[in-house]
Amino acid sequence: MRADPSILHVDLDAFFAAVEQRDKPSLRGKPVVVGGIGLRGVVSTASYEARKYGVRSAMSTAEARSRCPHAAYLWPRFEVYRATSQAVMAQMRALSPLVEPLSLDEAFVDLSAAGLHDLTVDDVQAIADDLKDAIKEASGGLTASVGAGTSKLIAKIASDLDKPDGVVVVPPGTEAEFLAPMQVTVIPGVGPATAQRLSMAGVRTVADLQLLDEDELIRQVGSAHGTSLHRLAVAADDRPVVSDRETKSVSIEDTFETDIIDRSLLTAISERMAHRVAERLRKAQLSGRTVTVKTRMHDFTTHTRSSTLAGPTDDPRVVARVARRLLDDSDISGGIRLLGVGVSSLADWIQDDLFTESEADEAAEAAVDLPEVPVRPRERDTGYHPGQDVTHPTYGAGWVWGAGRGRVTVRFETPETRGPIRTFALEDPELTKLKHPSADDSEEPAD
DNA sequence: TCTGGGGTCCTAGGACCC
DNA sequence: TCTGGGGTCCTAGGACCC
Repeated sequence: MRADPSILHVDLDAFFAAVEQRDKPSLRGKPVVVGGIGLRGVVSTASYEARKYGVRSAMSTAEARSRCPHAAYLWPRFEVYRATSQAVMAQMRALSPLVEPLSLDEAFVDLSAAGLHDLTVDDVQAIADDLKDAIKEASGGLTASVGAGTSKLIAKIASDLDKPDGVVVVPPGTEAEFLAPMQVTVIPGVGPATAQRLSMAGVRTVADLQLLDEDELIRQVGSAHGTSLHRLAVAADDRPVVSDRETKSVSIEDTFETDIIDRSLLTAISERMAHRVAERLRKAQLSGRTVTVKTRMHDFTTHTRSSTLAGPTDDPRVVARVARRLLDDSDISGGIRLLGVGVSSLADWIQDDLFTESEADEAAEAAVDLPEVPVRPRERDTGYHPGQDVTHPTYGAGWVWGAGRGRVTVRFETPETRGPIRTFALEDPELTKLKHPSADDSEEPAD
């Protein structure tokens, strides 16, 4: 807990929806819902107009549609949000070098790191007001809500109290009484499961929590969580603002419109995902030792299988083969609704001098003890197989999702965007087959 | 018409080593 | 022959956040 309210928490209001309204004037003043708008999508952000109808983040889009059928439903445009986010973060960095982004629309700022500001409550209020103006200017009209206090905890909670477009500065010394009447769920880290356990111990408000014995709390919620909660309840929080946090894992996952049972299709999808993950690793100059495959069953139970290599890799072929082996070990009977591939135990890509790139990859792969990988069987008479690359004059590059009964279904997508899915006749002359890397042994390293 | 996608952190058990 | 503890690494699952 610091002496001055030097920590700001800045939160852009209904960020994705606000960007869409900024860019499409016809949407201004109207309900806008951004998120997955397919069969199994959920809401990322609802504009304030849509919230009036009870639409909330994380709600299924199906439910949102029934609550607010006349809203505009939009896929997210992450590239646009990222660019806007950077412009906003730049305004914060102009205030202080110590800025910790939590997501595209949220960040902490430690004003004391600048050494320039007077930090009375009134000064901080003025700084926050000016920052909001600067953000609006830099972002093309977006509003932000700002909380300020002597810690991250207080700043974060404060920014939520006067949304949208508000500023709340909590005076030093008033933190514990500020928190006391609130529900325990205002404390970041207390979600439904923890709230339920606390409730069984008679704890519903922070005031209740302040009175609970630490050992009792640890019994209820575990050692790490209990210790930190016991301190946060009395606003004892000296966590620093950290401007550059290391990435710990990189992953891709996809929920399918309908459950998939076909193993060869899943293998093809896992291979795509492995390549996209490896590409993102390379762009970030990272490599990793642990490959994880995630599956979610029809009943929403979720399983992970992971395997750790002897050394880090960013080779798409290595990631793909380990992922494939893990998928082969996974139970997919009954079909799965989600598949994911991730890499963790990350290292900086710059390899140490002991290995060349290829030696390191060989060493990594040697440790995997891969079984013989049969070439994926072709669908007997369609001439296509899942995962095969194709191209089309209208839709561009795509890949085969499935084939049969005289039809072939193609998914047109790039590493960045998910494109349409289209079905063609097998003999459609506009659909051109391309060589698929994994279906061709010449690109595979020898086992 | 249930339940996204990208992450972080924690726990617990087993293997293995000292 | 019997009973140990601590530390680290790996794996699987779960809670939580935006």
